[in-house]
Amino acid sequence: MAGQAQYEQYEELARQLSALGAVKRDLGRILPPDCSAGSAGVLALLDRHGDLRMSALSELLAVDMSVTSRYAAHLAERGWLERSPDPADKRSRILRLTPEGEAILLELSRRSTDLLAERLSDWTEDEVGQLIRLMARLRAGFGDCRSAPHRPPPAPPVPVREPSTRTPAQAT
Amino acid sequence: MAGQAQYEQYEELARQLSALGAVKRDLGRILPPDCSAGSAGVLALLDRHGDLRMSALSELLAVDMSVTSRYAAHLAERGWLERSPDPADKRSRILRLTPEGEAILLELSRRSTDLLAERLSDWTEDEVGQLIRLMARLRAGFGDCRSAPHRPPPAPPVPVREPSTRTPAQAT
DNA sequence: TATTGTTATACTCTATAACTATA
DNA sequence: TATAGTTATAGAGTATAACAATA
Repeated sequence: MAGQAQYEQYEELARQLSALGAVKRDLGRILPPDCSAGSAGVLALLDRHGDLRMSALSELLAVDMSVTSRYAAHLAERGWLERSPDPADKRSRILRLTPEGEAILLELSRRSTDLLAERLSDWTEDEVGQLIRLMARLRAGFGDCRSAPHRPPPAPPVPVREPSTRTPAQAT
Repeated sequence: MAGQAQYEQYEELARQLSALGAVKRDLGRILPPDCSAGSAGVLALLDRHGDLRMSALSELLAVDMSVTSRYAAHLAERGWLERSPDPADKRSRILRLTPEGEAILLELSRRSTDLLAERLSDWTEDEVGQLIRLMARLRAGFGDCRSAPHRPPPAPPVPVREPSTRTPAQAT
């Protein structure tokens, strides 16, 4: 039973979530023009998890595979990763960081880390860790966008947002 | 002196920050078509802080005033807020929620709260509070986008992203 | 001259739909 | 028929620049 305090807490959480966008944008500003935050995320995940398939990468990034696909193409064009066919399933492709990709990632990480070290200079390691854990848990609580909702909403009085992007069939 | 552990922590923080976008989008999906997450944020802040000027609202939202201006116009069109001239400074406008605005906000809040209550059912109130506090502190550590950087970066080897949106003068 | 707010424009991130190839 | 991935497109969110009105 959510009381008034709980209610206000949720409101505040929602707002902080929105406002966090400013932090993300700040972080993005220090990146080079041909490696945006999205691309950098792909490189970082490949470095951490080793070779990955598109689908696995999408899940880690928490975005649709179409988004991942575009980032991967962008990075492959620049020689920062390779997409080799998966011998076990010819529909799949395995993504792997190239040495050049590792090099650029190193530079990107240095910059992000420098910025974070500056802005978080008064945080203890424990506090940073706590924030990370709580954010990860929050994220886990929300299913990814494609999966069925946890429970069908019970006929809301105000019309729920319709699927707002209807891509019309391409007239060929 | 940032050690290896610290370095990895910062990397992880950056990634969690990106992945949190999925939570925001999830939250946005339950909103009605003519009141997006951004507009809802304006309503919520006006409700919480009372009447506000554009500039104050922008700061609370952590976005540029031009963005706030568009949301305000959108909401005013729908009769959810009023923009009255500030008697003390005729350049300014005071934003105030209308009764209709309060009504729609109530509905929006109910939906967000329901969703959060469902997804955070296994969180204690204290844990939610902790996350909020840490996020607020993180955000505070990052100045808003318009202010001068805390320290000029020392000639980075890879070119820093140039101002990428050059709006050409409108040829009239 | 500096500041408050508005508008036009451009760019990033993202999802949806349609499609191809393979399972 | 179902799944992995690609591409085209639409839309939300945002910043920059130029402008108008006022301080």
